[in-house]
Amino acid sequence: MAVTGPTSGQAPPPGDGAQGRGLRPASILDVAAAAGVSYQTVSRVINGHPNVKPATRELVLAAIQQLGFRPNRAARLLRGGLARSVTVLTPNTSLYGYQAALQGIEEAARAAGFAVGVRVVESAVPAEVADAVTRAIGPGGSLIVIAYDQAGRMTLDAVPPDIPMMAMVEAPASDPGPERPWVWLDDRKAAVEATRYLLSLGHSTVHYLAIPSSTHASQRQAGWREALEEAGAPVPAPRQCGWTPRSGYEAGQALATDPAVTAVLCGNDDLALGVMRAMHAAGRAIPGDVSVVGFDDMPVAEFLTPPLTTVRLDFAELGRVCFALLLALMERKETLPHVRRPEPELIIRESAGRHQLPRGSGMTRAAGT
Amino acid sequence: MAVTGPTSGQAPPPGDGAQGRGLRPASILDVAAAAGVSYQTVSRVINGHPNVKPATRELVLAAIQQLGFRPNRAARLLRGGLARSVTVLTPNTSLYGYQAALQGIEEAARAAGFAVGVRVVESAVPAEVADAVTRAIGPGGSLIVIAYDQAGRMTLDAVPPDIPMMAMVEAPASDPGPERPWVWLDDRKAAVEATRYLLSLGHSTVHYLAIPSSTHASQRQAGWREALEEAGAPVPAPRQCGWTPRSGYEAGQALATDPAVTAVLCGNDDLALGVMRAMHAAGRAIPGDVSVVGFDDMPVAEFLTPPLTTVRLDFAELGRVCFALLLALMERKETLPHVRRPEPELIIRESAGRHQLPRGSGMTRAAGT
DNA sequence: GCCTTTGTTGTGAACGTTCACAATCCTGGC
DNA sequence: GCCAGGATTGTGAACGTTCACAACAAAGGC
Repeated sequence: MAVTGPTSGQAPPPGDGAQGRGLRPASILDVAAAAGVSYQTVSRVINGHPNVKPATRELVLAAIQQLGFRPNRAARLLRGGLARSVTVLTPNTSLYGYQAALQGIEEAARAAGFAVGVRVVESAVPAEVADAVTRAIGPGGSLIVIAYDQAGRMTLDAVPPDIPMMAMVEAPASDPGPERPWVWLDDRKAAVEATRYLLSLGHSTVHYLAIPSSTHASQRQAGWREALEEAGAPVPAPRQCGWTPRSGYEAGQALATDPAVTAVLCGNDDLALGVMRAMHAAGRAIPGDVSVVGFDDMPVAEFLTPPLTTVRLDFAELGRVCFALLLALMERKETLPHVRRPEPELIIRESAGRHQLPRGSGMTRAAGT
Repeated sequence: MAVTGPTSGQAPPPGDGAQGRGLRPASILDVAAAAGVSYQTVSRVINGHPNVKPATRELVLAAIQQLGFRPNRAARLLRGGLARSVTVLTPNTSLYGYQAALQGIEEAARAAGFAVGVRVVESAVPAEVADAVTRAIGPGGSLIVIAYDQAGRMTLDAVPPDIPMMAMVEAPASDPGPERPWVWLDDRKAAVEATRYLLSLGHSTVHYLAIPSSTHASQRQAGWREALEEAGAPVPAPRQCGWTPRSGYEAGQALATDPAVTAVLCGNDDLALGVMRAMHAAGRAIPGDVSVVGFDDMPVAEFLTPPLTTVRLDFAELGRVCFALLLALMERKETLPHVRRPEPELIIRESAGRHQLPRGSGMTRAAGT
């Protein structure tokens, strides 16, 4: 009995003055009746079709206003139009990189009049991933997959080929041709820059803390190794961590016991934060005893103590670029616009400094700043 | 000419074996033809209707599998069903509170089989807000408005009364009856606790840095004032800040010049972070010279130097609760389930300590930890 | 063996919109 | 004054699904 049912019965009395509230929302037909024109004319007005007499248009507009008419999206979609919507499939919404990417996508999508959906894909079980993808696909909709880790990569593979899709990945798989619906940051270059910088400060080598990766040899790790080898520096075993400050803290506790460790490159800023905390707690000064560099440049990095030297990775911009490409993909086929992908940028602050004791040992106090 | 048009022509040849790929996605009719039953039987199978002979069901299921059939959501919606989708209207996706709320909502929604949309409402211009709301409303869909600031409050008011909606607000407007579709955290209590704690440490008063608020007298500010007055402590003028660490840094620079400032309560952790940085830069030790307390307990708070004392505000849980209420609202009318709202919790770490010099002045060095 | 009941399947209509095409109304040239 | 041609408006059909109801088959009571 409740207040549900606008099911049975005829359409509301046409031409009948005001509200029409409570029951079924006004349709194109109600507007047509109210304005004394045909439904097709109403359709033309709401779609901005040119061939409508101004006077008629006014009439229809007034009726729309009066009835509070909003076009029914489902009906439009059913007829076959583009949905003007994207769903973002991501493993996470709170970690900085994912979150910034989502923000960029949302901005660009909103500017283009697109609705954006979010769906977190937690599992890496193939059946569950497939189910998540299926549910995320709406009629006429499109997808952006954030595929920085294994689950993401699996998600990517589960998307049917006829769905318009873009993906943010760690690196292109094989051919980096412009046709691939992928977008990525130059992680390798970022890592090379950071490592070279630390080396230039006099550190004999640089230790690396890895975040989870979609591939076995991540680009950041590869860049780090490359820079080390190019300088003829020893390559310590990288240490696999998670994403969180806590994970960095734990790794930092271990690293702090080894006096040979004077420079640590961390897979992201959260890790770096944890490492700095652990070092501080262990009585190792930063940057006096140990230099720490991160990736991302998240907003808090600048205000840490000490301010974090890091490689800025503009995920928000990458998200915007990604959406722009998706849009192009949906509108024309074949030819994609040339968009500039954001370049990583080393931001030098205070968490990395000159190596104090070239080779000796013993206690040392921070100099410098 | 391009690769677009599955428009003209008849339906694909029924009973025709395999794929049917490339063109129009398979419909209920295609499945029916393939399985040799009527479309209605197919409908019954995909909706789990009981009265279908098991053998028939198998037949249909096989055909669905083979054709890769996915029910068209638009068509279902058009017929009048619930959309099982929520759109979150939020002023922001990157600030911790909003982001955590979104995360909680997404989790709960996904568990309930709901799709979730996000739309940022940037403007506070009435017309633009109304437009944003209109666009966010899909057929059969529902809304969650995050209304902690002025724009959010305005958004809330722009939602038509017939749309199922929930809102996360700073505090209930007038009557806190259980019927309001609102959900909130006990900000006042949180602020009282934090302020009392600082006072208990021997500080003669507590300075307050305000984040933007939806009301003129925010709950956090009210709680702070209340605790101060209850203790007979002087009430310094609160300082209006933004949301970001930078904003906190700037406020901190000003505060650092005043030796009378020994305790600062910050509207959120980002502000606290900035204040700590500014104090440190100005040579004021934390917690030796100045105690700092924040709100939120964002993930990095524990790993700052020093670790931040703060009041944990569980926005993720609040998001889950909010969604649960929305769901109840959509399913039955009238009676809402009794859900427990998360309580604020003071997390004592190291950024606040005993006041060192009861009243005197001069230089001081940090004691304690 | 007939009639009622229950289970299973099929047919028609409707949801709100847009596309294709047909119909009507002007406007102006001859 | 008649007709070509453009502008404007209207009609029919279709998109894929579900609801209401009808039809048919199977099963059980007498």
